[in-house]
This record gives sequence, C-alpha cells and structure tokens, in this order.
Amino acid sequence: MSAKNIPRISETEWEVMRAVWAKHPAPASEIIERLSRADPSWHPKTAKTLLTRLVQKKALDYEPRGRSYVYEPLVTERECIAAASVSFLDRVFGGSLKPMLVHFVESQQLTRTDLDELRTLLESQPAAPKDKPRRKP
Amino acid sequence: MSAKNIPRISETEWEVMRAVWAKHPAPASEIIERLSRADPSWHPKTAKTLLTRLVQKKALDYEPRGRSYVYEPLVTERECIAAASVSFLDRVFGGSLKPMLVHFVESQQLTRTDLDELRTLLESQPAAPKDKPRRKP
DNA sequence: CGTATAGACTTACATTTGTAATCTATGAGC
DNA sequence: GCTCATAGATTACAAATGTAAGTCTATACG
Repeated sequence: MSAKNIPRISETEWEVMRAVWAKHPAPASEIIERLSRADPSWHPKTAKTLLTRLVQKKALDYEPRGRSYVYEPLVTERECIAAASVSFLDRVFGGSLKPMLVHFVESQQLTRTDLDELRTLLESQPAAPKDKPRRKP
Repeated sequence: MSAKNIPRISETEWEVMRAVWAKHPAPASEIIERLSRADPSWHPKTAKTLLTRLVQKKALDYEPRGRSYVYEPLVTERECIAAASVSFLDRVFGGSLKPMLVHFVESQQLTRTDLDELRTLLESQPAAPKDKPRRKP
C-alpha cells in the first residue's frame, strides 16, 4: 500500500512539530526560539532532546546547512492531524464520528459566524455511502 | 472550585473505562469478559492490572460485594470525554474548535442523514459571545 | 477433609515520555 | 595560537504505560 505510517507523536512532541511546520527548514535555535515565545517555560535542552527524538522517529529530517543543521518535517501536518484524529475518535468515541461532532458543537464555543460557516460547509458535503468504509474492524 | 479534577486516562485505560461505563457496578470477571469479547487479544491479567491502576488513579471505585469485588466509575463518561476533548483540541488544533470541526466534517464519513441532523443541531445552537471564554491562557 | 482453583495481591520488566545535565568538538574572538 | 562560547552528542533518571507472571488465600468440589 501507499499508506505511509505516521510515527506516534506524543503530547509535548506535538508542540515541537507545530513549531517546525510553522516555517521550515529551520535551525534548532530558531525552533527553540519559537517554542519559548509561545511558552516561556520551555527549556532549550528539553526542546533539543525532543528534536532529536523526532528525528529518530522519522518525523523530522535533519540536514547540515552551513556550520549547523536545519530541521524539516518528514510528515505533513495534515497526515498527523488525520492520524491523531482517528486515534482520538476511536479511543474516546469508539470510532463514531457523529456523537463526537455533536459533543463539540454543543461545547458552546462557536460564534454565530462559525455556526453559519459550518452550516454552509455541511450543505456542500457529499454524503458518505450507506455502508461506510470502516477502518480495521 | 467545584471542578473535580479528572485523572489522566491512557489509551488502553480508556478501553477499560468504556467497558465499565457500559454497565456497572460489575465484577472484574465481567469487565474482563466484555473486553475480550470486543477484542480477543485482551489478556485477563493485563485487564486486571489496568483495573487496579484505575482504582489507584481514582477513576474507579472498588467495593466488596458478596465474596468478591465490584467496580464502579468515580468519574462520568461525560467528564472524561470533555477532558480528553479539550486536551486533543489543544494538542492537535492549537485549541481552535472550528478548524477541527471542518476537518472532521470533511473526513467524509457522514451519511446524508448525519449531515441533516447536524445541520439541524447547528441551527438550534446559541452562539457563543464574541469574546469567547478561553481556558487558561 | 484435602485439593484444585478462581480471584485478589504483589512483583516484574521493557518502552515511552518528560525533563534535563554533562561532555565534546569547533569556530569566533582576542 | 589559545580560550571561551555554542551547537551538537551522549547520558541520566523518574514517572507513566503496556503487558504480564508469580503468589497467596479462601472456597467449592470431590
């Protein structure tokens, strides 16, 4: 199959990945800088460790540039979002999409505009076939 | 505050919790039985260990009944879903609800009926105030 | 009554995760 | 050229997680 398997990305690693996706390739110093700006409690050493781990996991790539290295994602944000979403959906909602959507819509954080936009989006959606394709049973 | 703090429930532990929520109070044997039925690869010893851990974490309670014990949730499924959802939303979507909903709506697993029902739901939703209440900044 | 057995209690152990500190090599500045 | 700051590499270490295996004990059955 063509399905690339997405490495498992932990909670903290997600923050790092998002800092890389934001703009890349980028040297460690820059990524660490972004992380600190978003959350000052980030320790540079910790960030560096996570970068290294993400390289080991093949979530990031790592190339010499000048006298230093730059990091680049090996997996796209889209792919990772999709993988994490399926996992979350299975774990928390037993794989059932609609109850999950209902939960979030009812969480009452949507503005009138959000609601309108979502409604429009729903209208333009093609319906899934009756026998929905299921992931591994 | 009245906010009970929900223990962190791991991936595997979620399966166990869902087996308990399904019907309780229930003895270990029954919960293990349910788990195996859902997924035969469950080892009884593993399930028992997880039950014990969930009791330690105060996610489950544990009472003698007859000559054995029965388990019961100390946290509701709703609470846990809410906690896990916030965590997922923050981690994967940086806390932004709408992009998340868009992602799932576009995942194309919704039937025409689902879509219709969601549209109705959206229409009945009260909009959030302009300055949305944010969790801890 | 003695014994196998089912639960419950205790212990095990590798992996992953969060969080760094230390060591090392190399270039930049004096 | 020598020295110090830096980036990268190596090492550390506790807690959480996944996955069980032993042990102990009371009970039901023969």
